[in-house]
Amino acid sequence: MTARTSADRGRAVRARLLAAARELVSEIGWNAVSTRNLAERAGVHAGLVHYHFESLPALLRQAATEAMRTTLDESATWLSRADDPADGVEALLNDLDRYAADDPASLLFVEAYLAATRDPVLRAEIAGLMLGLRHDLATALARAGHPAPEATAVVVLATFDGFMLHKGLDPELSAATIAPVLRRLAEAGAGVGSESAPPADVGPDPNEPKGEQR
Amino acid sequence: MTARTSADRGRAVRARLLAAARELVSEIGWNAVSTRNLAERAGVHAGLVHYHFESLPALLRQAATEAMRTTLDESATWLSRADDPADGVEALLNDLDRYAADDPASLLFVEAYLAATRDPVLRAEIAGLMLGLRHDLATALARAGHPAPEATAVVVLATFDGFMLHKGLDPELSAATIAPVLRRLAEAGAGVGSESAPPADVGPDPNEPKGEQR
DNA sequence: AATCGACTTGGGCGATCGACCAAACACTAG
DNA sequence: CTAGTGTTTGGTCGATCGCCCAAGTCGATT
Repeated sequence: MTARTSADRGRAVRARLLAAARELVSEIGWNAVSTRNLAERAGVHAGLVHYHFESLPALLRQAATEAMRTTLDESATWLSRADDPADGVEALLNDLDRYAADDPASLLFVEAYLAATRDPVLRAEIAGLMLGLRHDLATALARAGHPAPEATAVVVLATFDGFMLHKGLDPELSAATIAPVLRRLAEAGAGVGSESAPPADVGPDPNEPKGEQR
Repeated sequence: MTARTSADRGRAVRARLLAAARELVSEIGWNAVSTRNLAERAGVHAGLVHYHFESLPALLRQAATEAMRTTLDESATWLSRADDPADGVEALLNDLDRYAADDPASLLFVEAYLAATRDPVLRAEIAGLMLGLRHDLATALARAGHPAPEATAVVVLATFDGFMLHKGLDPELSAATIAPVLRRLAEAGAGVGSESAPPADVGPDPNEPKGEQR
């Protein structure tokens, strides 16, 4: 139907397995994904998992980093286009609403963060992406004259993942609930107290230096 | 040494198992805790797990809810004593520093929230405790004249758990980084935009009504 | 038609899992 | 000393796990 050569069919299988991994991680948790229920979800023979991927953890790592990379690419694009102070946060709020809406993927990032805590390989990949996004957000805030861009970026991103977590406990939560508060945080207006964080200094991007984009 | 009667020894075993569960959930994850590695950590025979507890999930549920209940009791006490507007958040920041400090337990709540998403029984228990804390915080903020107590409480609590999550990826994060931003959020001063949330209305406590305290 | 490489299949390996059980143990009350 | 209660032990059950492999299928190349 869609595939003609064997290589094409192999590519399709890999894509189906990665998609099934994204779904299952959100639904039943990172550690509950097994070769067999993963293959069943993908509509594929269980033996194919270890033919196309080095191991089950390697498959999950690839699924998580790919999903995160595509999501963050969109966010980064929006962030770079944001001129208005709060536009950066607004762009991310857009993301939040999109992910909170379709439950199937809403917990993928939280699961990935937790798994990364215990898997050094995954952690290196995930942490790089996360710090890159944080840097982009902090830069956007600094460009808008925000007095504490780094600390605010940390809080905004932490709020996003925490929100996903709490939404599992309280389904009535919606992005609209927290949006006004986050918007206020992003406003360049009021200071944040001079105890910490010099006015505006974001530091070098931990990722950009390398020519690895796409 | 410590135990004399068999009932005393049984109580001690239960306590050791629950303590071991708290440790292991943080270290290796909720789903990775097994009867055998749990018993080994507790220094106890594996068969005792199913003698003292109905099942492994039941043990983990009890460990998580007990840990959460004791923590939230302290927070609630501090919150009720807070007169100053930002004192409530200050009290919670105290908690945050305490938990971020000793890594062994820092991920327990995050793991419990995630597990609660997929376990209706655990979810009922955990969600009740979480909503209770949120209500206490919102009440404290409203008492201080905060314009958007509920939304702010949601954001502050989400930030806490998100912070724990991100700290696993970026160990340089400390509570001091986000404290100024959260303090600013808790200030009664600036409005939050009138788009949502009527000035100050917190609603009934979802827990207190029942005479179940302690 | 013969060959080749990529992919797929079904089966099986040892290990670990949650749960259960009968027997042994420890201690108290009568 | 006996009976009774609560705890502990060692072992076992069926199920599932990640991973591996020999044989088979299928389209592309020659």
